Amino acid sequence: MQTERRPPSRGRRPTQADVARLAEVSQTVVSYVLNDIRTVSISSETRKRVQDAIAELGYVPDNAARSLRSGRTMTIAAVIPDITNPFYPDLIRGIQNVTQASGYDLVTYNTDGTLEGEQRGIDTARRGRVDGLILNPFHIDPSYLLPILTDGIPMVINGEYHLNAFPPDLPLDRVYVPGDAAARSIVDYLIEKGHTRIAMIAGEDATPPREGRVRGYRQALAAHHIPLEEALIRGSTFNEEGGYEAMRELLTITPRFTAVFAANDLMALGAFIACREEGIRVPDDIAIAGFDNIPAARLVSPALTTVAQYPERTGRHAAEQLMERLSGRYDGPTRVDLLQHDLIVRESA
Amino acid sequence: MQTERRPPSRGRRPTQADVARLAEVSQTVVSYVLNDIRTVSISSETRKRVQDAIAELGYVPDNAARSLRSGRTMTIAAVIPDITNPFYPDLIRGIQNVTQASGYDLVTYNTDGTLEGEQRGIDTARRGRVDGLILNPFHIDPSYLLPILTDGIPMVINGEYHLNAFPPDLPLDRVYVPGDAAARSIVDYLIEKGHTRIAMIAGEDATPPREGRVRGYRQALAAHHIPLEEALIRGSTFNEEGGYEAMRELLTITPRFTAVFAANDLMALGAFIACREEGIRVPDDIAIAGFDNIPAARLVSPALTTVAQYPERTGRHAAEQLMERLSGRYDGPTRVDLLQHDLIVRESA
DNA sequence: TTGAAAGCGCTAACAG
DNA sequence: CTGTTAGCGCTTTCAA
Repeated sequence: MQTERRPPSRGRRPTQADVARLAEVSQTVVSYVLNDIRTVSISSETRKRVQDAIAELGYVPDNAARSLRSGRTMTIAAVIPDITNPFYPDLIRGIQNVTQASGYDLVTYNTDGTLEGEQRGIDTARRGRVDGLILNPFHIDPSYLLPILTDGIPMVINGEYHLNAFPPDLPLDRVYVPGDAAARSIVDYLIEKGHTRIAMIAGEDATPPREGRVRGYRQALAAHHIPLEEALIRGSTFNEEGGYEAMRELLTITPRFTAVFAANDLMALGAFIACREEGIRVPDDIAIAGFDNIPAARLVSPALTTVAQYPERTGRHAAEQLMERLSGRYDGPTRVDLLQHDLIVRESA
Repeated sequence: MQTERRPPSRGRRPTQADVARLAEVSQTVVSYVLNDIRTVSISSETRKRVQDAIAELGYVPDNAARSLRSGRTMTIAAVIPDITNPFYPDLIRGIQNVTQASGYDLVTYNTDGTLEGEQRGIDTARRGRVDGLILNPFHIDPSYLLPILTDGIPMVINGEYHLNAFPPDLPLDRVYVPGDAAARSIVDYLIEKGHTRIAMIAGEDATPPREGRVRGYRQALAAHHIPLEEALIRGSTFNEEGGYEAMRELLTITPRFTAVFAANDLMALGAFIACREEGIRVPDDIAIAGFDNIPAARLVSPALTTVAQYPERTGRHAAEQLMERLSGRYDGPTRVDLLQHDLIVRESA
C-alpha cells in the first residue's frame, strides 16, 4: 500500500527489492552483496547478477533506512563557532582527513559563537543519530552533554571547557592548547622587549579561549610585578570587526599603552586596521601580538607576531581519539591531551 | 524481539512509544503533538501530558526514522572544493543564513578539488537523501547529476559549469560570476596601466573557474592586439602553494613579464611570497593582481588589487533559489543568475 | 479528539 | 549458498 502522497515530480528510487526482483534473488542476498558480508558466502555468479542489476537500475542504498536499522550512521559531527575564522577550516580539514579514511562522513555545524547555535548543533546531531561528536563549546552547559554521553555517543572536546564534575568513565576525551601557558609565552616576550603597559583585546566574554588567555596575560604581568590595569582589557567578538572596535576603544585611553596582545589573529588584524586609520605605526608606536597563526599572519605587513596553534593537527588528533572510541580500540577513562604551541616572532611585536 | 546486538555501552534512547506509555496516550498522539499537526485537534490537557512525558524522558525524535517515513530530510548539502580557501567559508555562511531560517540543516562536503571527492559528496548526499544540493563542481560529469535531478532533488550550481545539453525543465538553477568578463576587467586594467607582457597563474587544469578566467585574459589581450604567449600561462592548484610554485616557474622566463594575473587571491599571495624570496618588488618590478577579494587581500602588503566576488551573497542567493524549489514557490525552468563583480584597485597592481 | 495499523528500506538472526 | 522473517522509530491513512 502506498499510503502517502509523494512530491509530484519525484520518481521512485529503486530499492533493494527492485534489485532483487531483477536479479532473481531475495532481497537479503542483495544486502549481503552490498555490505560484503563474509560470514555468508555468495556464489560469484549470483554476486555478478546482483551487481549488474544494481548498475542497471542505478540503485543507491538509502542511508536513513540503513541507519534506522543498524543503529549506526557512519557520520560524525563537528560543532564550531565560526567557519569564517581560518582556524576552523583547518581544524575541519584535519578531522576530515581521518574520518574519511575510516569511512565516516563529517557534518559541520556553525554556531556563530552563540548558545542557541551550540544547542541546535548538538540537538540536531543527536536527532540525526551521529555516531560521535567533536565540539568547540563556548557557552553550552555541561549538563546538556551528559545524556548524549550516557547514551554512549563518544565526544571529543577541543578547548578548555570546564567539566571537571563529570565522571571519568564517560566516552569523552579532550584535546587543547593550554591557553594560559601559550598567552604567558607571548606576554612574557612583550615584557622582555621592554613593554610594561600592555593592553589586551580579549575576545568574547565568558568563553573558554578568552578565559585561558586572559589568565595567562595576568600571570605574565604578575610574574614580572607589573600592576594589572583592568581598563586595558577589552572584550569584543573574536573576529576582525571585534578587534577593530576594541582597539578603537583602547586608543582613547591616555597615557597610551605601548603593546597589545589580541586573543586571536583576526582581532589583531582588526587592531592593525584601527592603527592604520589613526596613523599609528606598528610596531614602532604600538606593538601588536596575536594568537593562532592563521595563514594571513605571515602575509600582512608588518607580519604578525603570534602564538602558533596547529589546527589541522588538532583536528586530526581529535578525530583519531574519536575513531578509537568508535572502533572500540579504546574504551577507558577520559583522556586529556595538551597540544603544542609555539611563539612565532615576526615584525609586529 | 530484540534481534540485534547493540553496542555494549549504549543505553536505549526513549522512543515515541515510551512517551506514549508514560503519558497514557497512543503513539500517534505523541507524533501529532510533536509535529503540531493542525488537521487534528488535541485537547490541551492531553497535549500537556505528552509534553511533560517528553520532558521527563528527555525524548528526542530520531531523524533517521522520521525521514525514512516522510521522505524528507530537512537537510541540504553543499559540495565545495576547499574549505580552507576563505572564499568558501563565506559562501557556506551565506547558505546557512537562509537554510537555517527555513529550518533546514546544512551539511558540507569538501572535495579537495578532486573528481572522487565530488562523486563521494554527491553520492553520500544522495544516499543520505538530502532534500537539495548546492554544488561547486570542478570535474564531475554532468551525466552524474542527471539521475538526482530526475529524482526531483533540486540543485543549484555555482560556477560556469557546462551542462547546456540538459533539458530546461529539471529542478536546476545556476548562479555565478561570469569569469571571462571579470577577468577581462582586471586584465584590461593592467593593460591600461601600460603592461604588455602579462603572465597568468591560471589554477587547476580543466576546471570551470580556470577556463572562464583564462578566456577573459585571452579576450583582453586580443582586444588590445597584444600577442598571446602560451608560456606565460601557468597551471597550478588553487591555493597559496600552487601560486608560489607557478610563480617560481614563471620567474625563470626571460625576458621577464611585468605583471601577473592570478586566477585567485590565494595564488596571488603565493606569488607574493615567491617575489619576496627573489627580492622582486611588488608592484615596482612586477605587478600582481588576484581574483576573489578574500579578507586577507586588503591586509597584505602591498594590498592586493583584485576582482571582488561576494561569496556570502552568492551563498544566500543560491540557497534562496533552492528554498524556492523546495517549498514549491518556484517550479519552472532553469534560472541562470549572473552575479556582481567589481574591480578593486589597491597597491599591488 | 483519539487510536490502530501499515509500512518507509534496510540489516541480521535464523532456518533450510 | 540462499531465503524467510522481524522490526528499527516514525508518519499518515483510516476508522472510531
